[in-house]
Amino acid sequence: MMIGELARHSGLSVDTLRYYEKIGLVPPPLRDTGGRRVYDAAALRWLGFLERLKATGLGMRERLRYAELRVRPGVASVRERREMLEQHRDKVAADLQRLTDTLALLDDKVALYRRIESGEVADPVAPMAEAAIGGGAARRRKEVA
Amino acid sequence: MMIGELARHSGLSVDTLRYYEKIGLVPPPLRDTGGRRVYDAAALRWLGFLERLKATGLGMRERLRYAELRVRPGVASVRERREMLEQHRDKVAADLQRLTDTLALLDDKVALYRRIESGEVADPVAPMAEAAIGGGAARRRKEVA
DNA sequence: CTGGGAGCTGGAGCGCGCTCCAGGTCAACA
DNA sequence: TGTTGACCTGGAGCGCGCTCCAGCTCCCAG
Repeated sequence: MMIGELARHSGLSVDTLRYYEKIGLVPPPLRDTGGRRVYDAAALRWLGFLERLKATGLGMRERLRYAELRVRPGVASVRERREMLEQHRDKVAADLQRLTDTLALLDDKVALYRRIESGEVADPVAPMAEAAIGGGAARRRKEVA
Repeated sequence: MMIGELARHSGLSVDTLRYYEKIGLVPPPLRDTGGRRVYDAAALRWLGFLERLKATGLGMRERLRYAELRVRPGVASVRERREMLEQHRDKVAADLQRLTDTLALLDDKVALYRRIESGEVADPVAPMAEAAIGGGAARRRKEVA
């Protein structure tokens, strides 16, 4: 397939695809007689995997490193890729936990706002005099508006 | 507390804190007689919440909007905040699903690499002749290296 | 054989989210 | 009273990850 079709299928722009090639994130594809890029299904699969790595927070630097390893033969390359994936796996697992926690927090806050909207509790708009009273370091300084 | 202490507690840099204030993400704190910013515990809590919103993918634009609403009294503000949080909640829930899927994918890939490393299966280094044979659009074009 | 659409290259530009700097003030401590 | 270090402001700079552009070639339909 040509670059336009790959763009449609991958959801990336044509410019982005050429940019990815330039920086080495995707291998240079074959060219037809007119010098136009011709991609195969493997390219699309690779972009899909890259997208998942990116969406789960793997940085550009690491994605580049992984891409580089991917085109290098040898067990050393495989080992380093595995290690990267394991490390990333752990990060994803941690994110999963934080996401779960945040989900609960958001649900709590939404419930609170609902109670405020229904007039069940007061809107705690300003944080009361709390700020002006303060504790700790603030007490050691003269305060003014 | 002064800005340096807030920076240490929040994990943000002093510059970032001042930047956040400039763009309106955090409200301007009180100042002491020397013109130095004096923060209270509420500021730290707000930064913590902001951080969670950010870490779970809420964009700067939305965080700014939320920050703006937060200092506005009235039930309309509360309602909009609730709606934002509900919407974000749904996004987080979706991310949670994708993260779970990716975790499984990573585990699979790690397992595969382990088998390759142990010599149990061959290293599928180049995607074979697949690319050169091609299917679909590629066949309609003359091909060249 | 002509017109239009897709693709090509090299390079400039851009928005985000900080980050750094110069040049100064101020407060605490010795 | 002098030194030190945290803090102040305004503004420039920066790295990332694209995105856009000019000016060109090529292919295919009509």
